[in-house]
Amino acid sequence: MLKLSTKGQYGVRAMFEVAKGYPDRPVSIKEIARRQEVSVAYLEQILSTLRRAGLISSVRGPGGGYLLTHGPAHISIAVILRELEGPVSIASCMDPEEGCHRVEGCVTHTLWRSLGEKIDAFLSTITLDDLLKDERLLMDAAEHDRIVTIKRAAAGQGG
Amino acid sequence: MLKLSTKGQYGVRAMFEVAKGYPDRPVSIKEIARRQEVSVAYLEQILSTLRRAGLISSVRGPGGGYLLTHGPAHISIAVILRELEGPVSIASCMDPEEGCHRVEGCVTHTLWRSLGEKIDAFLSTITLDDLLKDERLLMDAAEHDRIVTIKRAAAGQGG
DNA sequence: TAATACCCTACTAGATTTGTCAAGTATTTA
DNA sequence: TAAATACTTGACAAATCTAGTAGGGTATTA
Repeated sequence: MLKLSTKGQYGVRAMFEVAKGYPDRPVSIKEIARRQEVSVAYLEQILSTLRRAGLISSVRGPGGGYLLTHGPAHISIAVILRELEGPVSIASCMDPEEGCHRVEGCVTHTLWRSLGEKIDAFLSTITLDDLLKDERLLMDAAEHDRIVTIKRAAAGQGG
Repeated sequence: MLKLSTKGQYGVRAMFEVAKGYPDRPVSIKEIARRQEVSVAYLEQILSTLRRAGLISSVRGPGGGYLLTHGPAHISIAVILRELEGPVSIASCMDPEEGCHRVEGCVTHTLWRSLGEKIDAFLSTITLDDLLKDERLLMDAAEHDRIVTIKRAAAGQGG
């Protein structure tokens, strides 16, 4: 339950690759596709959405690619997912576009809203910068052959 | 994003109605259907699943219906949803049945796992008893015409 | 002008969701 | 025992969503 679509998942991973080029090296779709094992055509759709949302900008022509418009520490996972999949809406009646015709008398309404807010709050605290740091940790740990420490670090990452 | 299917939503609402009959008044599908505005046929499927899972038991014949097998304070929303929709698995590769073929080197893996654990923890703290109390609060507030207070109460309900 | 790389729309196979329908079985009450 | 109530099960199907593919563009650089 509560699955994220591949669009959202790939989107985060793509943004992570773009973040690696921050602040000035454009990262091409081809490079992202190779590193993250996702098709170029599918990534085009995803990155196009993120560009229109203003999270990244594009540079055309040879040597071109995508650039973060803000520092990695200022782009949260919540923002990326919201652009690709819309706002968190556990029950469809919570979606601002639809609305709920039986809010009063509906005992689950506040429950879903609380859960949604919790999820949103958590994803808002994690940024691309955290993912970059995590990767450094991961590589570090692999070198020293003590993977275990990462898990502890990751577990403590949300408040 | 992160929608719950209607099966899960209706399931929780149905369990809430069954909880109202606790400990000894069987609640019929027809009654649940009327109160929660869900079709009888669809509810049959849902309740059948919950019965096989051992969350409720059934009484046949006239005056029959469904009964909670444990007290409302001991049945969490997490348990209900898990039976109807499977475990929380933000990314499909987190599903115990599938497994992830690129765990190492995948920066998002620990992120999705952390989120999943947070969601599970939250839903495990909310029980049917909380929903029953919430309804009493709701009715109380409606009487006194100060709906606003509920929202505050509900917002503070999770840790 | 050739090569690179982004840009955009349309389309579709397959899975999932959200139910309905029909034909049972079990239990109680008159 | 017959009738009524109510749970039980499995098949089926329309609608929607997902997860892409395909194929044409346009902009920039060397």
